[in-house]
This record gives sequence, structure tokens and C-alpha cells, in this order.
Amino acid sequence: MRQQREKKDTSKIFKNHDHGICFDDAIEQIENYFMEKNLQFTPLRRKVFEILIRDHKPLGAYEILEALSGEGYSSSPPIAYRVLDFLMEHGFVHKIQGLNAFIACSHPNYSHSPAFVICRKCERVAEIDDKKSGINFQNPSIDNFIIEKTTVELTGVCTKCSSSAKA
Amino acid sequence: MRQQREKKDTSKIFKNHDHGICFDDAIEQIENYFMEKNLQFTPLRRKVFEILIRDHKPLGAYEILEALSGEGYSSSPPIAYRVLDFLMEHGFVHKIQGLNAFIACSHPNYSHSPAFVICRKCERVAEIDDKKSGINFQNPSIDNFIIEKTTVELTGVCTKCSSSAKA
DNA sequence: AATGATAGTGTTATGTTATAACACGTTATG
DNA sequence: CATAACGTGTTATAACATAACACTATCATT
Repeated sequence: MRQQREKKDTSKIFKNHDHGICFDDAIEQIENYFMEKNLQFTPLRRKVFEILIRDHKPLGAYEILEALSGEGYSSSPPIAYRVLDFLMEHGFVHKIQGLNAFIACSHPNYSHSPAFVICRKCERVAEIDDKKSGINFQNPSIDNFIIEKTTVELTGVCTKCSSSAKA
Repeated sequence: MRQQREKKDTSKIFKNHDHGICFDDAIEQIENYFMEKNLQFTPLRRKVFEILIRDHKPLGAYEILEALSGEGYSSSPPIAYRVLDFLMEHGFVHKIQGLNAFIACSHPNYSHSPAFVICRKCERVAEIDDKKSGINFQNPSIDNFIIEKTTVELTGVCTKCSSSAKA
């Protein structure tokens, strides 16, 4: 699992983009956020975020750990989990529950209710905003309940994968 | 975790009901379904479903396993996982990803896109239908993607818990 | 009845994901 | 300089899940 490389695609959800700009923007945003909030963007935290934003796909904690140990960091599980928890708290990383994996946030500035579209074949994941997902929790008809966190994951097959194969 | 017992409640989502009738109905529905589809509703499958519908709350696989071994069944993990997979395939059990737990389906007859409201304090879970959740995947604005499965979990605090305590 | 296919359960072992608990150094603060 | 808070390192273990194979019962076909 998690074996395939990212491919070019013309669909709307898994869109092409200049990943260099994407990467730089993301780093800048997180740096600014940490600065403003007086949080430490330590080398380890930066490295974890870079690994995630670089790959631009969900990575398991142990995959991140492996990448970290390749960079001279400890490969003990808590190292990764602690940083991931921290980055998640601040909205820069999301967990994809259906994959037990973590992904850098694509919309750190808005959308505190991320939704994910997950192709089960190529395992690419796209983060979409509330409107696209057809979800509206803003004026919820769910009474008597305080929603703190939403998990929305749409699993299926992307155009690319459904056109290229049968099963 | 998973320590609290179910309590009475007047909220709309976690509603009171006659659990005896609920239980009997659910068993009857699953029996009918299995009959129609020519599937075996074996003692083990029945027992697993009964455990889940009886508790009416999410149970971890190992909790189910424990209950099974108390009934004379093997307590090897595959015993539970296989039956759970089977019941999930047929829509009588859902997995709550955020809890690594399983729950009997409350709407076996419709709603192939279940959504769950999860109180993080009492760990009660309510299965709601698409309309209540504010979700509409029926005419999805997600182009170029074939949705096969949706995971929607709304975590927060129920009225009961938010009124009874501070944190 | 013998044959072989399928399905259900049991068993052993192992893989994968996640956390608890404690140690140590650095930095910020009184 | 005491001490509190924070970040990282370490060890051990908990919690969740699956692979692979064995055994039995059922059932269709010969």
C-alpha cells in the first residue's frame, strides 16, 4: 500500500499546480502563524511539515518517522506523534481517518471543517471546501449538540484511475 | 475510555426509545434480509449483532471479542473482525473511524451514507440521516470522481454533557 | 456413497498504529 | 539561581488489525 507516485491529472479535484509555489506559500503561512501566536517553529516541527507538504499526499506516522530518521532525528514513535498532534491542533495537518495517515492542510487560512476526497486506487487525496462537498454545518439542523470537529471523507475512484483500469 | 453507561436524555438526537422494540425490530430486519439474500445468519453472526444492538453504542473489536468469549466463542481477533466485516458489507454495522469502534446500524433500510454524531464525553453515538446532517452527496458538485463510500462523523458535546460539567 | 467446491469458524503468529511514563537539556521568568 | 514550561529523546507497552493455514460441515455433482 501507499506505493504509487503522483501523476499528472486534468480532473478538477486533483488539480495540477506549481508545487514549488505551493510549497513556499505553505511554509510562509505556517511561519507567519507561528510567529503571530508566539509558537516555536522548531527544526523538528518544520521538518515534519516539510515532509508532508513536499509529498503532498497522506503519510503514515511511521513513514514520517522513517523520513525523520533519515534526517538524523530519533525514530521513536512519540517523536512523530507529538509533532503531528501539535500541527493538527493548529490546523496545519489533518488526519485521514480512513487511511490512518496524515496530510498537510491545503487551506490553512479558512475552512475549519475540511473534507477529503480519497481515491482508493492511487491513494491521492484532495482537500475540498465545504461548498464543494455539499456540506453545510454552518447552520446545522442538528439541535442540542455542540459540534467541535467534523470528519468528512469521500472515498471512491478518481477519473484517472477509473478510466485506466477495470476493477 | 468507553467507561460510561447510557443515560436517559431528552435531546432530539440521542433520543429515548423503547429498546426492547428497537432490539426486536432490528433482529427481525436482519433475519429477513439474510433470508432474502440467502445468507447464513449463523449463531456467531447473530451473537455479534446482538451484542452491538443490545449495547446500542460503539464497541471496539476487542470488547466484542471479550463478550464473545464470555459466550463460549473463541476470542481470537479474526473471529470478531471477520464477522464485523461481513455485517458491514451488508450495512448492518458501521465503523466509527474516530473511535476505532463498531456500532449496529440504526437505519438498515435506507441511508447508505450514514452520518454520526459523537459525544466525546459520554461517547454516545447517534446515527443521523443525510438531511439532518446538512449533507447532500446526491447531486455532488464533486466532478470527476466516483464516490463509493462516505464517512461523516461530527464530534462534540451533547446537551446532557455540556450542561452537567465544565470541561 | 465418493468427489470436490465453498463457507464458516478456529488457531497461531505477526504486522501496524498509538500512547504512557519518565529522563534530560534549554529557555523564560520570578 | 530556582523553578517552571517546553521540546526532544528513550523504553516499554497498549490497542487495533490481518495473514496464513487447519478443520469441519454443507451441498452439488458424479
